[in-house]
Amino acid sequence: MPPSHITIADVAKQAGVSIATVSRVLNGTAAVDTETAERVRSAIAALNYVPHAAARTLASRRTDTIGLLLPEISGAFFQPLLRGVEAAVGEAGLNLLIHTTQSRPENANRRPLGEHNTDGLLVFTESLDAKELTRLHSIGFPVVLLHQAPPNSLNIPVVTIENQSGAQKIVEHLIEVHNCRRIVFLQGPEGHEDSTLREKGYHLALKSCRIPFDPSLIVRGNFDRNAAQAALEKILADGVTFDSVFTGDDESAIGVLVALRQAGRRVPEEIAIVGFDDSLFANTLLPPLTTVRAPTEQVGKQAVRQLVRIIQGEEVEARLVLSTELTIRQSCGCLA
Amino acid sequence: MPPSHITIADVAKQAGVSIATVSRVLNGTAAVDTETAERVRSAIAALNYVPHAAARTLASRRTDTIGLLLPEISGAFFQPLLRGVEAAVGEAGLNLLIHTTQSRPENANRRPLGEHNTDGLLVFTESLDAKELTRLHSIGFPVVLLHQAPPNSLNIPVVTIENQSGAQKIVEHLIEVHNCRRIVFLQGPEGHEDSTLREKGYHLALKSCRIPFDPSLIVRGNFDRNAAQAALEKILADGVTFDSVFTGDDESAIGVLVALRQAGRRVPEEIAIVGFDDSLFANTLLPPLTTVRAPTEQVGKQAVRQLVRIIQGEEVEARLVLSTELTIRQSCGCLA
DNA sequence: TTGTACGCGTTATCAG
DNA sequence: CTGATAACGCGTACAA
Repeated sequence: MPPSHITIADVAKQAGVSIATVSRVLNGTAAVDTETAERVRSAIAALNYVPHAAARTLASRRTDTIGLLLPEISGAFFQPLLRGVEAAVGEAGLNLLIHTTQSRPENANRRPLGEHNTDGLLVFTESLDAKELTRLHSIGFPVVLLHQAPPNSLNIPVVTIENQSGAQKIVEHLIEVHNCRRIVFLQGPEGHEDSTLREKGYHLALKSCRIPFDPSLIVRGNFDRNAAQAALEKILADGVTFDSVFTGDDESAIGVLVALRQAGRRVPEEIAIVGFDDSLFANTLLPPLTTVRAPTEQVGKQAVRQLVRIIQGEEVEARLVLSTELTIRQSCGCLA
Repeated sequence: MPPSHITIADVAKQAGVSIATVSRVLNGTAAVDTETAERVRSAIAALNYVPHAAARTLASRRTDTIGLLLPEISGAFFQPLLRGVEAAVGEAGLNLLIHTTQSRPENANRRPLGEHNTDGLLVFTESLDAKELTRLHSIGFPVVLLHQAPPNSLNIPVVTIENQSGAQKIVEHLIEVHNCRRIVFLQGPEGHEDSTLREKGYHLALKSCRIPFDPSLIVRGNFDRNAAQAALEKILADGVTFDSVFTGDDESAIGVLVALRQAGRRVPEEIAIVGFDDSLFANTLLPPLTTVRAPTEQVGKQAVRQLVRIIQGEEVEARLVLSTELTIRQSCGCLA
């Protein structure tokens, strides 16, 4: 903020009142004579006065800002999440500070977001370690976790989605409707809760349909287009036979499609593919992707609302699980 | 920041020095005895001390934060932009405050981002009015414009891309390689500079190939999937004949594809389609989209770097124009 | 209804 | 090399 500027004192002088009065009309913290208030307002407008955020924070102990901690900012998955967060943040009149933790371990101890610059934090899976989370919890700092259960059974509210049942449903669809028997599952990043639960859903579906489990059908795609493509190329090269792929997320489905296309395998005639998330591009793929619709934008919105409540000292549910639903398109073999 | 915390004074006491010394080791602003410094560092670690951002800002007049003003945050276009911005911001050790201005006129005078809470601003097309831009410029506040020339010939640095020549090249490709003659152009939002320049490129291509211009081929798609679909449905219903569509951006191409598919027109056999941006999904469309590759991530990175230079008082180029290039896929009829 | 004066946590200046 | 101490701009008792 190089060229400093008009402060509350300038406004006060211009309006012929004290800074306390200006502060009052600014924040509505106490009654002010109507006419006086009007004078103050004109002065503010005339001087183009905007309160200095840092000074205000220092005095009031509020930042009016919430922080969002993400592993990365691009990737189709985060679009609706950001949209939801942004909408709810705006609606609450707050600011949004975003930070991504992608592979920048050298900054691990910089603590770019925390109690020193935000009123509360939204923390997406794996973007903050258990130690820091524990510290924040111990000082009573408002935090809401996204797609991730709290470590050490800490009592931190969570907003997530129905991963397991969603995954189970879509795998059962492959089995029951399309008669699939050998279903490849592409795991997400190691330790990723969404992936773990989706894998559990996969197992439950097999079990409920009495299909034997074959570990060679589980490969890691890391929820990444290229990694998924590589994983599929490997499994093809290894000669593993399969009739379908549950890609764990939608992004991976792109890589799988590419790999299969290059191998000359037709989708869905020879191999069925289903994903998870229903990202924006899912219905523009060739063929349109059958997937599980995740209410990601709602996750963002609800998480902000929960966080705002916590900041205001209210109690919130410990765990909000938004429901998912099967979205049938053509990549599974339906509507062909 | 509800539960107050350890301050620099606590650290000073613990280390047996004055707060001034702590500040010095924290910021490296002056020489400190090695051993003393070590004591201070241990105290900081032991107490888990993190400097209070607001206090620091108030005293130093720096926020170490830059603001990003966007029309909206979702939309595939903004993914690489955000990624680039985020990367450069992190690399500079700064924080990123994001605000979107989408249709929230009631907050128009809130000025969520400005000289009171950031060291500089990145302003994307149409997300700040000329008046405020002029004000910021007049007080010498660092601003870099994205994809938008400064209003009133203000001397504000710009980072943008080669819109016009990129558009011209792709339209000429349609004409020269695919023998297209009646090319629909989908305009972006009214007054959007990218759209205006791309339209200019369209005209130049027609002219250079001596194709007469037909105004009925220009329709508004607003760089939006649904609007584009509606626009195309209308032009089809109106009975306008055309052999190709330049969709102005990639997002619109999805709507165009849907509309044509529903109308039973085959792409690219009957109608060729080309876009602009080369968004992440462009090569996953059916058919893969021929488009103009825009270095959007680089725009974000370069913009941040320019802004940082300005903040540091250096001079920067008034206008950085990153080059675009034709990306041939199949939606134009190539590689069929 | 209004004004005075103190404190928020840090940086920076000035003595020592 | 180190320590007091005056800002920084605002909110908020407390007093009037």
